[in-house]
Amino acid sequence: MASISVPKAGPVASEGHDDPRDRILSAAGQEFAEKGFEAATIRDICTLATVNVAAVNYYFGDKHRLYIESVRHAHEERSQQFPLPEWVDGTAAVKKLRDFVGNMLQRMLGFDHPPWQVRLMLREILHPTDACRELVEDYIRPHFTVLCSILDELTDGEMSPPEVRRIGLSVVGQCFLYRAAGDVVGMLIPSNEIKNLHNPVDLADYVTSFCLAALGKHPPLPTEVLLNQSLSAASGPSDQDVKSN
Amino acid sequence: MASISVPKAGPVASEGHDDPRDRILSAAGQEFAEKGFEAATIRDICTLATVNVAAVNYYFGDKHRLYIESVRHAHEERSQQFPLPEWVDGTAAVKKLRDFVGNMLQRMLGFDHPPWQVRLMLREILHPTDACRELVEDYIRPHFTVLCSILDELTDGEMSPPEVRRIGLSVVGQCFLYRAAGDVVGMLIPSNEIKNLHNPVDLADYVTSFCLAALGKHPPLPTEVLLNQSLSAASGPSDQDVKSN
DNA sequence: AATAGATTCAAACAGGCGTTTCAAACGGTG
DNA sequence: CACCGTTTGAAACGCCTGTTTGAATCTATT
Repeated sequence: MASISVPKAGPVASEGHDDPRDRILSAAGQEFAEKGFEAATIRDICTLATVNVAAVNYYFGDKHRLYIESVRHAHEERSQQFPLPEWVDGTAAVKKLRDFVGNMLQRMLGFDHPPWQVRLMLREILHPTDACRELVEDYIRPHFTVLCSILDELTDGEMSPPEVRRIGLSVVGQCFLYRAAGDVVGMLIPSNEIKNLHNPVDLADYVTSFCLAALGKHPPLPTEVLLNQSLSAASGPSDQDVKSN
Repeated sequence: MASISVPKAGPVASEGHDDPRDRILSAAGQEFAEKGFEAATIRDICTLATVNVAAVNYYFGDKHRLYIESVRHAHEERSQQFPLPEWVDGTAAVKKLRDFVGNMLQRMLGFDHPPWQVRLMLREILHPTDACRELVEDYIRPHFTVLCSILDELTDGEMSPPEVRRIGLSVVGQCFLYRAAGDVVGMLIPSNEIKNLHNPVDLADYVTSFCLAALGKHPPLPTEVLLNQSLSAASGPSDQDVKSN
């Protein structure tokens, strides 16, 4: 009686970018990213997607399955937007590390303000639900494995895999703080200092140098990158990187 | 008509540890920490506190003011439980750094599983609401300032304050990852490795060494602490720190 | 004991939530 | 055009939420 062959997971056409299913997925991602699973309402999502409330039930069954799908949608989109860097054979491990960190920071912090895909994934990392395992296996672990292999290459196998993983977490942690606790960091650090020292590009240089110095592959920190940049940052707002204000 | 001198912020007796106001505050903290502001319900909180639903309105006015108060309550309690270390004059900066990191990790990760106070504060850090500014000024900034002064002392003033702050964020970030993204870390790292390398005590040694090595105040990393511990960690679960299971 | 205020309680309120219903509109096929 | 499965639409269904009510109970002072 009730089972009249509902499409559930795959309606007739789902290729176009403006079909209702995609619109719902995108709207749901934004709302879930902004407000979280509980606070986001199906009515708001459907208003944003300009579809009827019944459409969610029609295409996804219920709110929970819509959430799962929107997390998957988010990390698939983000993987395409920022694929892992690929290096030609013989690329120095130091350069690989710098590239990797730069890529990770741009993926986390974004050029402009962070897209909803990243914020939705962050929510899932901080308070995991059913969608988390897939996110880890398909998105996070591959990236982390690449980082560890770079670090292994960098130290010529001097460290055991567990030690390499711990170094890897140190690298990730330094970047992760800015994404997860960015608002608090913004309260702790003067705003002009944020622009000068804590932007994606300079951060990538700094985190890489910090890690290399700790591994003894570089001079200790208060030289190089740090000193150069401090010249423009130590005496108030620098005009070097600021547009015009 | 409606204003018949309601107690709002201070009932007759609020010193005892088992008066209703404190019970509500404690129950609310646990529920908010577990489920977040939206998903936690006043009915559940009152059931846990063994008071009537009307008590929240009577003592706190509404749900939002209860939340604000419970965040304040949480960070005040946590400040008393883990006060900043105090050092006698002449204590080596290296020891101060190790003490500070150890203190921070114990406060973040806890001896046993993390108390609700920390998880509630973490929620506020990740998705700030009105309660965040007070949390930052009264709890986070004082700790961060101490860390920066230690790092400044450690480097004999070679670095500008902005640079010191950036190093400070690197130290905090490495610890913060385990608290904020602990579940994901647990999925990335084998569980026996977690016990051996990623427990509060060993992590404090490691993060301190990592930072000191980066600053050139220590030999590079793959020596010292790391090598010693890897001997017991490289060949399966070590019995050194495990009780009996 | 009587009184007055502070505190508790069960019950109800209006509103918003996720979900369902069922009829109308659509769009290709015979 | 008539047909039929697919998709949309407005309205409604329970249910649960935060909040309020007004009477009952407690507590301490007179």
